[in-house]
Amino acid sequence: MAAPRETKKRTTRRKKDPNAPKRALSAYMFFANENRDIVRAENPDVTFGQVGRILGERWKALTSDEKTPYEAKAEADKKRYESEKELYNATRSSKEEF
DNA sequence: CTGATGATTGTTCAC
DNA sequence: GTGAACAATCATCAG
Repeated sequence: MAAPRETKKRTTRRKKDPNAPKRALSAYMFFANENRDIVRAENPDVTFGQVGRILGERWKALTSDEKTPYEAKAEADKKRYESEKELYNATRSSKEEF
């Protein structure tokens, strides 16, 4: 046990880095992007209490194959973050902030 | 090298 | 504007 999935205290995290190279999105983020309108379309009655929950269930309901398209995006998104990281490395290494 | 950590990402819903 | 479940992430740092 090292990183207990504590589903709490999140959002608006504080930034400790100069240009904070915000990570990258997550497969779930991409998946949710597609599910948000799909799941909700099939469950127009359910609200976050249900949809949000069902969403996660469906997410896993899929298989690595179904997640593949989402993971693929997550992977690409990571590269996006890479760009930040790069500048982040430059700025943070720089004494002067330009 | 390895392990542990933290920070972040996006959705929906409501007040 | 925020938080909260839902999930992934995964880069970074440190000794």
